[in-house]
Order: sequence, then structure tokens, then C-alpha cells
Amino acid sequence: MRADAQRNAEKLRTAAAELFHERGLHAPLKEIARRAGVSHGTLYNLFGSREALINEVVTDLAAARLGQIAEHALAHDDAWDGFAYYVEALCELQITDPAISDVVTGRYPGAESLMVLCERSRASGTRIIERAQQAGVLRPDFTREDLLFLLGANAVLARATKDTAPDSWRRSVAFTLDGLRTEAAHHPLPPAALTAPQFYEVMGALADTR
Amino acid sequence: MRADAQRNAEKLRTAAAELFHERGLHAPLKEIARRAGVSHGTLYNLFGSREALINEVVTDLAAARLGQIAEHALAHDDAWDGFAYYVEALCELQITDPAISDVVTGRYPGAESLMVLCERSRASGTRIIERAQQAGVLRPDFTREDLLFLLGANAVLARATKDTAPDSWRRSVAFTLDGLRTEAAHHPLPPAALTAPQFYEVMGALADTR
DNA sequence: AGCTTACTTGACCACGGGGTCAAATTCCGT
DNA sequence: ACGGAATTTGACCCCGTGGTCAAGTAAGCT
Repeated sequence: MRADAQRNAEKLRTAAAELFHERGLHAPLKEIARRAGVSHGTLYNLFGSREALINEVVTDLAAARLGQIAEHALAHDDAWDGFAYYVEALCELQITDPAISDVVTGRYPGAESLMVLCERSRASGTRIIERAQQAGVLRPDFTREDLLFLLGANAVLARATKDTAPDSWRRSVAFTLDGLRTEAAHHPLPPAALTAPQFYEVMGALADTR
Repeated sequence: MRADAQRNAEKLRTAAAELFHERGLHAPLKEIARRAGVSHGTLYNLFGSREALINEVVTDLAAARLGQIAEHALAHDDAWDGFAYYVEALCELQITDPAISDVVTGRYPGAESLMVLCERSRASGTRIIERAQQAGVLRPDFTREDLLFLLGANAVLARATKDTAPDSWRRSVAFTLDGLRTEAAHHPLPPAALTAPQFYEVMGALADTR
């Protein structure tokens, strides 16, 4: 690789990281190139696809942040506090970092490594959920799919309110958390039971919502 | 108005009603014209703007449905049942009729009459909320803005799941409702306090989410 | 039937997104 | 400092959206 190409790739990575961070994984490629001070042709040249760019710029960072949050959640002695921390931290991430938020809610079905990451994150989520349920504090009918839906819904709200009332999401999350405690459960819930493919279809549809 | 123009207007109204119903108030005008079997020029000719079309095709219908739901909610003897019915009915509306859902969540800031309607609907909502709070069953820190956020979040979820798991929204709504009962309240909530203009700004942002 | 006028059409504009590729440019080894 | 190869550029294509308007068409009055 020639030196100039290397430099351009670096400029593009930087610009991409910025724009993804500001606007999420759907930021226009042409705008990334513009910010990097480079023609969009060059971007296609050096990376070929949005996915490649995402892999180089978002994946590791997202993995680190998500791992950290899951770890921190499990570090709470109280299972409920851990669960609540986990939910709140992920929700907060959705305003502070739309790119990572897109990873969590599976908003970018195109990128292999992201799906892996998403899967790993769901696994941590499951562990945190199960711990809270075994401790008897989280209602037993709450599933990891429900958690993802919760996050998906919050993502929309958080983005809509972030410029006007940046903390609004805390209210709705607080309401929801109160409804997730074991003693809050009132009636049997309507069934969930999504198969894995169904689930990904749904998350894909959520993605189109952008 | 000439007879053929009248006929075309009617065809357009029909097509618009269908598409709005299927896809919400943001359905492309050109597609409405296409479905009506008429050039898009004619649409602009006869109606001039999307808002005009909405007024003729959605407003009354939406007013009727919303009025009916509010009335039905207040008809419940039990204040909680009334509130829960209201929330669930509105959420259900969001899959069965995206157009009306757009009205409720204020997704079309351009149309005057819709804003009036939206305001009226919020007023009914307030009545239903207050009744439940006075009966001591709905937590007193729940506001009508919170309700709108709830609906906005649900709208996204409902649309994402309607083809795959059409009843998923019922689960998340059930969780949330359980968290709204007086006895579920655990901690003081983060502040709400949106001014009216702020609130409309937020709903506008929610609209861009589409 | 003829003619005026209302109406319709579809090509056209602008915008913004994704993506391609021939030609121009720049690097760098010799 | 030259020349071949790597790299970049930006004009060009696609698509779908909103919107306008001159020219063509047909309704319906006399």
C-alpha cells in the first residue's frame, strides 16, 4: 500500500469514527469522505463497503464498551441493581453513542462481525437477566428478546429527545424497570416465543426505522 | 368543477385513504397518484399539498376513532381498567392504522387540523390519567407527556414487529403498565417538565424517526 | 359540431442517497 | 528525473422523494 493511500485510509477512518459516533451506522458514506477531505471514490476504493469501514472503526470499540458494561453489571452484589445498571447503561449509550447503540439493537444486519458482537452482547444480557431472576427480583417472564425490544424503543425516544430534553429517557426507563420487578407482575403476559430468524427479522425491521 | 376532475379527486381520495392507512401519513404522493391511476401532476392540481389530502381523508376518521376510544375508556367503572384499555387501544391502533397512529403521536406537524385533533386527543388522555390517579391506582408522577412517549416508543416497536410477531407489542405494553400502578413506584423519578414548545419539538423529532 | 376553457399529462427541476469507472494525478523505485 | 504502476478524482449512473409547468387533451356549453 502506498504511503498516500495509507494516509487517506487513516483520514477516512477518523472521519468515519466521528460520523458514526455522531449519527449512527447509517451516516452517508459521501459525507464521511467529505469530512475526510477525500473523494468518495477513494472511500469505495480503500474500503469497498460500509461494512468494512464499520469493522475497522466501530467493532472493537463497541466490543470494549459493551463488555465493560456487562462486567460492571455483574460486579454489583445486588442482582437487581446489576440488572438495572445494565439496562440504564445501555440506554444511556444510545444517546452518547448512536453507533454502539446500532450495534446493540442489531441495526446493521450487513456486517458479520457486528452480528457476532451483537450475539455476544445478548449472551451477557441473558446472564444478567438470569441472575436477577434466580435472585427472585426480576419477573420470571422477562426474556432477552424483551430486553432488546426495550432497548429498541428507548433508542427512538432517546434520539428524539436528546436535543430538547436529554434526560427524558430516564423517566420511561424508570417506569419500565418498576414494571419488571417480580412483585409488579399482575397478569400472565401474552406469549413471546420468537424463533431466532423471526427475531432477526424484527430487529432488521427496527433498523429500517432508523 | 368538471365531472372528470371530480372523478379523479375521488379516485385520489380513495387511493390516499388506502395508502395512508397502510403506510402512514408519509406515504409518497407519487405513489398515491400511481395507485389512483392518475398523473402526480393531477394530484398537486386537485389538492395542492399533502396536508389538504390528509384533511379530506384522515382527519374525520381519526377524530371518530380517537373520540370513541376515549369515551370507551371513561365508560369503564374501574379507573385502572379504563386507563389500561386506553393505552392498549391506542397502541393497537398503531399497527392497525398507521395513519391514525401518526395523528396521535403528532407525527404530522404540517397539518393544522391534525394538530387540533392531536391536542383534543391529549386532553382526553389527561382526563383518563387524572381519573386513574385520583382513584389512587395510577402512580401520581405519570404525566400525559409520559403517555405520549410511551405511545411513540410503541409505534416503532409495533411497526417493526407487525409482520413477524404482530402481538409482541402487547408484552412490552404489559410490562410498562405494570410499572405504572401506584404500588409499583419505587424511587422518585427524574424530572419531566417539558414546556409546550419543547414537547412539540420532541414530537417533531420523533416524527423524523418515522 | 365547434370552440373555449378546465383539466391532465409527463418531462423536467432539485435534492440526497448508493455505487462505478475512465482519465488524471501522484508516488516511488530505478 | 523519469516512467510505470498505484491511487485519486469527479463526472456519471441508478433510485426515490417533493414539486412545477408548458403543451396536449377532452368536457361540455352554445
